[in-house]
Amino acid sequence: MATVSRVLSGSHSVNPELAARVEVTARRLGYRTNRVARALRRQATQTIGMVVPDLTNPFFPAVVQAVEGALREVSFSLLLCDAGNDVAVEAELVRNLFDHQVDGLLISVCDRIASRQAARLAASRLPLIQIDRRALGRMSYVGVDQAHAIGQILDHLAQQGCRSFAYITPHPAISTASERLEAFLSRARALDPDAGSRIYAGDFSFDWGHEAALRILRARPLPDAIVCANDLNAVGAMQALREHHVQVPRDVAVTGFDDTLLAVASGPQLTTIRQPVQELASEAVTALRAAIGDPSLPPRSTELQAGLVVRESSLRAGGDRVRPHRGPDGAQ
Amino acid sequence: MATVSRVLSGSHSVNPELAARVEVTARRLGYRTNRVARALRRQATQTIGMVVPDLTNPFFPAVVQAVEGALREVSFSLLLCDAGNDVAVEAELVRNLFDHQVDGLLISVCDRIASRQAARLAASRLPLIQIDRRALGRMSYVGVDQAHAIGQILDHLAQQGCRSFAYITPHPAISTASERLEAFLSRARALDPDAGSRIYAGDFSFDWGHEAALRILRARPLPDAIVCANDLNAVGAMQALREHHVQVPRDVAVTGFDDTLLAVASGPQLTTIRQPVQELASEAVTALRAAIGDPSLPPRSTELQAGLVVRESSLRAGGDRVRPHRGPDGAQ
DNA sequence: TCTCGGTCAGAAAACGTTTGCTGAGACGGC
DNA sequence: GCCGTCTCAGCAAACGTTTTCTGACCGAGA
Repeated sequence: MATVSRVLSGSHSVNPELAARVEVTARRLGYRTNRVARALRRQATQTIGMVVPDLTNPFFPAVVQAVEGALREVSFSLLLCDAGNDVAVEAELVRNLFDHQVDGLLISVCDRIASRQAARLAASRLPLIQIDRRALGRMSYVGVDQAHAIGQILDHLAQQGCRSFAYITPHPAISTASERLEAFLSRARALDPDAGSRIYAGDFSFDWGHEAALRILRARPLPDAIVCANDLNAVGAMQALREHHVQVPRDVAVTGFDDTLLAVASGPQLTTIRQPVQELASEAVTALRAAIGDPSLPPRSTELQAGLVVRESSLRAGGDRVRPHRGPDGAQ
Repeated sequence: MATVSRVLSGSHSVNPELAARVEVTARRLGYRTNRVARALRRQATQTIGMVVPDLTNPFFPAVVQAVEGALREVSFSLLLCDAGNDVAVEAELVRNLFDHQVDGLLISVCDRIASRQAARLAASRLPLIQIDRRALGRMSYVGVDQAHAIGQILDHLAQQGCRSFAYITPHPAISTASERLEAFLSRARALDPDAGSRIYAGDFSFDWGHEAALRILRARPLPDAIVCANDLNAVGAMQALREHHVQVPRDVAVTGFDDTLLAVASGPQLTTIRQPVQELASEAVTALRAAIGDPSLPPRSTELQAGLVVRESSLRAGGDRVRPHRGPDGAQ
């Protein structure tokens, strides 16, 4: 029994001839090692848990897909949970994953503040990496440089001749939304002293984008550009504009964030920020494995750079000509 | 030890006073039962595996979300795998899930034929439910009545005055695509003898929709309507039409299938079929639990009805007036 | 008073691996 | 030729539960 175990898990050297005999017999019998028993003995399940705030937001499926792929390469499996944007559910899920003896946790928290307790609890018992959204400044985090990304958008819009801006965003309880908002404010005020008065905070949904755009329409005159904290907000806004026969980009430019499918599917196609989802995922998995390997490691945070993707929705007649771009992910 | 186990798993009656003492102490100590050990002993992990062909297609995140919610209600967890539309990967994933000792498997197979072997292998060792896409006629399946759904689309289009049709679809190796195609052919031919010659088969992507529409444009005259096998195809097609200044629905009607976010986000909004995702998920979970409870149960298949959602993309000037519809999922 | 049931707590044997330890055998050095 | 060292296969003890079985205790009936 011991010998078979050593052969199959490759942990210890076994006489090659005997090893071969074991291999052959195992195959003939269709034997597969029982991972539950192994997990119990080794105290490691080769499984990691992931909690995302909402799979309905197309950014997260992309992340999940990339994470799952990265994990598979190192033969880990993924226990996935959707918190439904609810902090209480999120806390429950973390506890549940903990009970499942996952080796580590990847979490994109619902709320910068309200999720702290759950995150801290989890981090005290498990290697934990925050991905995209964060609650704990001193714990490991993998995300993108939001300020730089927003800066690129505003630079581009300025280049297109835009001088007044409105901003559609979720409530800044979401860390990424908060960072983007900060960046927007500090950059936009330089171009437009009134930008601060045209912030529309709701959530990350299509609906909120739609509703916020209606409010912008009511508060005419229109700004030169409506900057949105994600693609869902942006396509929602464009829908409302279309319903009111306001043409994008002629009457107003619109930009998104994430470069999801929506950005290409909408008419006009959306200028947005492409998040480096693959890198995000592989960096998170790498960091998590490192933390699992040595739990005493200090927290490590990584900020990746995201790139601007220019499409139709921001190309104004007066601006410099820029060739539109197709995408996302080389989809076109 | 035995008493504690009995109290915490509630399996056997224990003197209430003693039970209370156990509960209190357990809480004080922060004791949580180790699910790996329990799984080893009980030979049941309370975990089910799910394999989807591609999380990039927004239909699947919706299903995954619903399934995860339904499972959580009965305190099961979800081990999620994305096959990336690759039958070999899919087979590997099934084996891996099997090794993980999942109690059951939910699978939406990549290929009607090529996935059969993997599905059969899995079904021989585990309770298995096919969801949405299927490979094995005699194994349990939960999906929608594709013929009825396509019928509703064609009835609606006919009512709008459409008499000639083109059809954009993935290669019929995907079971749902194949069923939709069959339904399209049998229904459309009654209205348009040439419908059979305007079938454009590729895959379920935005890109294919785009490419197929270009081909349709090259083969003028345009049909009255372009029916698409899913929303991705449809928005891809609409994008191509827009690029060529063909107006939807004025010059040609377009319809989708799935009622994903894309349907509302596109301009014009898309007439499509709403899949009953919640029901699909809860039915699948119910069926799976039944099969886990009694593996000798005969396979059971369920066909749910999907409903037509009329929006702008199919409303032609000549047709009867129908009020457009918002959505999806009450999103508006 | 003795016996027979019935209730319920605890002892111990599983569940299927991994791994420290033991000891057999081979081999080399003195 | 003997001893020490090294390699490597097998024994058995874990890992943390659940569950069968055992047996103590109690009450009731004879």
